[in-house]
Amino acid sequence: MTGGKGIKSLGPYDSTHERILETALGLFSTKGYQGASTREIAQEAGIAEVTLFRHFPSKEKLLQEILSRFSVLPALKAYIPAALELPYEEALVSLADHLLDTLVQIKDWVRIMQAEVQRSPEKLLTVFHGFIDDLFETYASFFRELQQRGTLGDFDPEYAARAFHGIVFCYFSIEELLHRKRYKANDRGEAIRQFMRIFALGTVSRTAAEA
Amino acid sequence: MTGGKGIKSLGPYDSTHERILETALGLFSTKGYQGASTREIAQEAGIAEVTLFRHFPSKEKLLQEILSRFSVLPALKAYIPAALELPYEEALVSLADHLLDTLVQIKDWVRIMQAEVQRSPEKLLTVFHGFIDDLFETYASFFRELQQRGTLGDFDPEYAARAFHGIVFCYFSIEELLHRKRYKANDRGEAIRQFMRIFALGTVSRTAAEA
DNA sequence: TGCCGGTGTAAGTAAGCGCTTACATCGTTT
DNA sequence: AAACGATGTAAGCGCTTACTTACACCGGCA
Repeated sequence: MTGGKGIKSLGPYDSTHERILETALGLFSTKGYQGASTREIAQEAGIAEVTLFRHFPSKEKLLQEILSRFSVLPALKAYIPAALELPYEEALVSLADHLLDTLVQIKDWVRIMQAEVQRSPEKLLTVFHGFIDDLFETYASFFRELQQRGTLGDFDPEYAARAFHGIVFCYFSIEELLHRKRYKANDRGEAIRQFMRIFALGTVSRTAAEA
Repeated sequence: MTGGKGIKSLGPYDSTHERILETALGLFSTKGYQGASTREIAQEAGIAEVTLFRHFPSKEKLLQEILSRFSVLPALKAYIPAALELPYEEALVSLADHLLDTLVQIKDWVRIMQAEVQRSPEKLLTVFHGFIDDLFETYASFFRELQQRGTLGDFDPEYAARAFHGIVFCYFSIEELLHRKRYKANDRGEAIRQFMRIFALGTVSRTAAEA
């Protein structure tokens, strides 16, 4: 009566594998990579520690597998065409809303990246840089298209993308990562609207603004 | 020939104390709190490990002393009056420049805060929240004053402060913390100018913008 | 039926950790 | 000259860590 508990085997990526990954994601994000022990991960996942090492050759490989399995950017990219057809400020608000949703969704991933990127220079940095570059390029293409349509001024679309991202990301970081909720009011929609109003006024073409 | 090396005693905060603090600051920021051992800190500081524990009762207290000894905000605040007398966009650029200088100066401190804030909820979070709130309020007061002078539109100055900070901080974070230098060009001044141009256009009063 | 893959328990390894103790040394102060 | 305070060396304590080995079990499949 000491053996397995009847969990079905479903191939290499069965539920045990997944359970370990998800549990480790949560623990790494709250306690840090060094702060979460393999004993603790196994215990919280409801498995034996030795089982963890049968699925992952080392703790480090477990971390790497966790950090390389998120790909939320395609969904963000796919939304750009729809946003292009909205009125400009409305488009900005909905893009910011989508970005914020996505960031909240991958909150643990972001937290680990931010905390661990110093320690493990090559692997994590490459993944994170790829994510950021891709994100910036996505938003830059949005601004570039609107510039060609004459809606926007003649700023550099890549810097605009960075500014847009900076505003939204820092809001996310302070509210979600640093637990600084309700800084002014618990109204996320209001914050986004205020931010995007400033950003929209700063980027529309002068002639469009005067209309 | 095994004893002290002739370092002068200068009171409770002598050079040994400082050396430990500075070395630990650097190591905590690159390897994380858990990743940097007291042995390693002592070795890099050129002292015996036991000396470290004579200066600091525990590793945790060492971290706390490191994180509570920075106070760069007064300098940032003191610059606001001068900025108020500059043309608006020029003022924004110089404020952003000052903020960026300050962030670079306390880079290690910020890195530790970002990485460790999850693990040690109360102490660090309190210090960091105080820092951020104070920073936001400083910039909000700048916008509030210019609104009263009629230079700016009628946006909420606190959200504007957050947007301003977000743009600058994310630029700093990506360039300095994530080592993503030369994203487009190695010209920090150009980036700030582009950012502040957008921000200025987004916040000036309509009548002032049309002039 | 018998094997096999995945899991469990139990025990243990070598290394590193934060931190302590005991004692020697050296410069300064009294 | 003697005491003192800050530092050094050396050893080690108790504990945790990532990771391993050996063996038992159990369900599904040939």
